[in-house]
Amino acid sequence: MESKTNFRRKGRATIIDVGRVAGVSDATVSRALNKPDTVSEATRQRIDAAIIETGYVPNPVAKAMVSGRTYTVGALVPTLDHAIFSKFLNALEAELSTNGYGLVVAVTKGDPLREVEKAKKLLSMGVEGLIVSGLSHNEELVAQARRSTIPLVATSYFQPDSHIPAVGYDNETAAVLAAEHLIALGHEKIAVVHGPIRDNDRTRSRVRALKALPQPVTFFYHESSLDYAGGREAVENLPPEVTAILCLSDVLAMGALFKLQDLGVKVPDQLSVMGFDNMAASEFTSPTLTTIKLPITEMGTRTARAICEHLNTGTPIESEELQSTVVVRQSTASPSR
Amino acid sequence: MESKTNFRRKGRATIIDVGRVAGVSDATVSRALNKPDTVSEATRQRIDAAIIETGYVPNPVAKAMVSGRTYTVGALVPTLDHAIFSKFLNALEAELSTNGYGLVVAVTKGDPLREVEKAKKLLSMGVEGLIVSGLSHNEELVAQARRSTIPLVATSYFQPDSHIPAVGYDNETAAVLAAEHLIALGHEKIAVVHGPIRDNDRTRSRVRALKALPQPVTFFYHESSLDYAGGREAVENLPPEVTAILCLSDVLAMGALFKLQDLGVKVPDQLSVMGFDNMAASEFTSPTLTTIKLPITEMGTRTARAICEHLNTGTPIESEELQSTVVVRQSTASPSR
DNA sequence: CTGTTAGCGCGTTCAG
DNA sequence: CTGAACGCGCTAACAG
Repeated sequence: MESKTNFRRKGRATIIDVGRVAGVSDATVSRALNKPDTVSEATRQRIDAAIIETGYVPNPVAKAMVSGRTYTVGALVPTLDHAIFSKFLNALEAELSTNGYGLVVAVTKGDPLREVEKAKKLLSMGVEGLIVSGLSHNEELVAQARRSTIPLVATSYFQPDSHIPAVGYDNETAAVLAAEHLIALGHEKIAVVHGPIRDNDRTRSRVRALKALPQPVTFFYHESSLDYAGGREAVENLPPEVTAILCLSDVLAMGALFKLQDLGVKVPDQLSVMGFDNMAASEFTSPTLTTIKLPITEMGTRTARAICEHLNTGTPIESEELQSTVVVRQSTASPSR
Repeated sequence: MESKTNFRRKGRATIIDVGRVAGVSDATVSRALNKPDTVSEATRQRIDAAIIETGYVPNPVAKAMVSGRTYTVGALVPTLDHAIFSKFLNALEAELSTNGYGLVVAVTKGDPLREVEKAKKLLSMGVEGLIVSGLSHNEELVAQARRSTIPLVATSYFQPDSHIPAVGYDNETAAVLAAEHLIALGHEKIAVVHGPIRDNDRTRSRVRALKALPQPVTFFYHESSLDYAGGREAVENLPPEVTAILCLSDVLAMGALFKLQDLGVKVPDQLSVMGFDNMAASEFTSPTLTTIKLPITEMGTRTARAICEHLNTGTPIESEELQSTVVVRQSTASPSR
């Protein structure tokens, strides 16, 4: 090897080079770039010329070095390949962007260890803020963030007593909302289909809330994989006395719906199906899907706004509770018996 | 204001501080951190102690400054809120991550101006590589990248004569593949439903390929919005003589399928429906959806690998063509008439 | 094994 | 209006 200096960054021009060909000092070039009106028209033009001649392009790292700012925030999500997170990130990015911040994403695959690892990576990349999904009280992660003095905000999960600020909805309330809709319709035996409980605090608290509900109704819990196949499979194992299926995710609900169509079971005439999320598709299935609308987009926007404001002005980040609502569509009705 | 120095980065400890309390020089601290075995056991321990005492955490920007590396790459996508892009990014991130790189994403909303703007932003954040979706030959973007000497790679769209390296599939071939499947089944009047042509070179070339096909079959083109509603709407405006619908996106196909279910039209008995993408759901709808499987995940992996390799070793990035395949499922059959 | 000396590229005083 | 000098935090030489 020629030298340890990596092969990239071969002689990129610096302001010094520009200054040299323009016949001025680097300081003047810097000024011409940042406060053009403090430089004489003449030299400014020579500098402009020199810039294109040298092909100068500012070094962002050096800039960050002196300003102490990188204008990037990092987000940790379980996966990108799921509508709910990508929708969230989409809104997040939009708002960050309008505030001049960039978004770095890292995928945890729901693994706490990986989460810490990725968080470190993000911090070592210089993010000024960290967004995590759920209240994964991972000690080390929180410690890391605190030591780096960078703000940490949790999403998807609002809880008043959280020790880190959270922008999200109350999963328990949302679950109860869903159950109440079905109960109001007269259902008393309801199958509850949910994804893996482990490592998913959101699912966990939804189930917990349901279990805490007063007695008139009976829930039959079924855990399956969090995908369409899981929804289909749940239908195959349905307790016969059930008159409604509450899926704790639209993906599950759609999987269930599809399976029921295969079986020729009429929804909602013979069985009601309810989802959770309000994914784009749920408005268009046949029948259209009654579901819980989670404030995902708003969550992205609000999270970004809170972080940016904090970064810009020092305003502390405060937890915000966003509301979920029931969206009544065609897939639920009163039980027929 | 107290001082121009922003309120953040208040006295974060530096290696100098650590050195001071440990009674050594900053260089030694640096060594203890990076090449522990070149430092005596004793001082290393004092340094470790000093580190936790001072709460020192390394400044990534300074590190990047001297190494000249940021280990981040940027990706420009039209939106995050669409399965195909998030699936791509998911794979991309995974592979980048295993190679020690981070991913910065920026959303263009399909707007070329915004794309340039975002590209600039990414460059000004210090990304070492740029990934764009489609062969958006935006002059300025390409020029920007070239000047910054950072590699640019296009995805989703393979074309041998591209002037920037592309990792993707051939949209024309894929479209022909789809048509051939339907033709082989005996369809001669086929509705082609696609999203907006404008600003989407992928859709454009799919349509172009279809139009170039020899005559035995007749295509009826219908442009609609690229969402479930668009698919439903397309069905409402279906030419009566058509025996199959080829949707240039699974979202459209599912929208169409749902509408047909509403109308009580049997698929594939009365009408065949074919999609394009192979989204997760298409394997589970009722009937399951025949579609074109696009190599999205592989595209993410390969793109990441190519970029990392280039960044690490200087290997030039070469275009790669990935193959699409027909996935035959239940939604297509020979026409009944 | 450890300290000293140089920068990395840029912004920002402070003098001219 | 412009230049010289310094510092951001860290790593890489080179001495000792």
